[in-house]
Amino acid sequence: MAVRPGLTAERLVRAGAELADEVGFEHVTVSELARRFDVKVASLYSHVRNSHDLKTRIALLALDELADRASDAVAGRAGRDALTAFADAYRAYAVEHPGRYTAARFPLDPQTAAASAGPRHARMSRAILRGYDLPEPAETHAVRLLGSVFHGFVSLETAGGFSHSAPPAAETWPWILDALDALLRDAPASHRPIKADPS
Amino acid sequence: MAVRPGLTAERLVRAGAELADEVGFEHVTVSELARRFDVKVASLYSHVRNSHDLKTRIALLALDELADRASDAVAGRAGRDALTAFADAYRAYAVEHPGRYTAARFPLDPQTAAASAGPRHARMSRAILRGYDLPEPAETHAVRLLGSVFHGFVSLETAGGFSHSAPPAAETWPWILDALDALLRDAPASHRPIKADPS
DNA sequence: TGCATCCGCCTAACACTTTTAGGCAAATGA
DNA sequence: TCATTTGCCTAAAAGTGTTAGGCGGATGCA
Repeated sequence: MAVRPGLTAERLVRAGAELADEVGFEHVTVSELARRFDVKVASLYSHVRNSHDLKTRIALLALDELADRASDAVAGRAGRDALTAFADAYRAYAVEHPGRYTAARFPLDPQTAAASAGPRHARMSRAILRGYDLPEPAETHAVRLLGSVFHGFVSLETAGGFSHSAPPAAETWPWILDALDALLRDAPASHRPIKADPS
Repeated sequence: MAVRPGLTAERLVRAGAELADEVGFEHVTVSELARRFDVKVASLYSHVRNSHDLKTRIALLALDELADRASDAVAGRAGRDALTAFADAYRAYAVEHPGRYTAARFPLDPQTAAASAGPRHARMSRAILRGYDLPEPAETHAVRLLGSVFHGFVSLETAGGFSHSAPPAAETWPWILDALDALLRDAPASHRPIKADPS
């Protein structure tokens, strides 16, 4: 009543991201956000089109932050160092910001995805892999392998998938990075294409 | 009015799984399920505790089906054949049943998880890896690597993450399996643990 | 066959989230 | 100072989740 909260799309999105980290992205709700700003729900609809729009914006924020972190981590490094730094940045972000990390996986429509930091992620992967000197299409395959391993590991870890057996996930992570590095160094030699010959 | 629908927890869960494949697991709703059975919403609550319970049961069904498929695929195979069959079964299930596959990732409380087919999956991974003769703890690391790669790839693929660039994901998949096989065969030799020495 | 019980689905009601339409008052700027 | 814009409001409707309690047909027993 006295002072207006001063809502803004940016402030809402930022608060939404924090909310996601606290309660999980799937529980981010327009109502809860309004509650946190001590404002009526309908007021948010002047700044955000709808719930889906809000989630999309949180996703874009997360993708941006993640790309920034990864970019900082990789700067000035190459080869195995770059790979490790990239991977660690990725995993650290997911551990520190599980809600945002989930948000980064929110399905975006093609145009939004193209305008997001998604392509930056892909370019960074490629830049790192350039140090391994893979011929196409192996480099593309490798980009996808890295994406799969990082995302797979991190999402299984944050879902608690590794927490009920020894050794701790923190020990598996460097082992995997080591293995990936070795794999990529030897990839050209070891790559024998699989024939899908039905007869 | 005339004939009772004959609701059952099992029938609800099975219909819920189909619904998940049609509209996505996140859009599976008690109301929609009631609509499909032409029954009032409250009626479902005699058979299922609540929405969370329903989703949990769908998750358990999916985990079971997936384990059955993987088990069938692996039967009678070993080494690289087993690895490929296992991985293909995994990916095929996700492609055919995207909603169920997502359901299989639904977070379960520890007791439910322990009673689920989750442990079966882990045992199958281990059984396959036995063919590669890895020393502990490498075998555990490798179990996690396989889980990460398979889950990561499949979830990125079904999210459309690979659909906007060439070559098609179907070509990357065998490349990755090939790489994993090579990696596991050489793993003992190439494994140089990473020192996390802070001083 | 008749009766009591139980089970399965129902109605009713409440709480919560999402979304739209329209209003009022504070901030802005000429 | 006043007109306009902006920002948050009230009101209301639709959808989902959940609980409480009721009714009638099916079932079991004498």
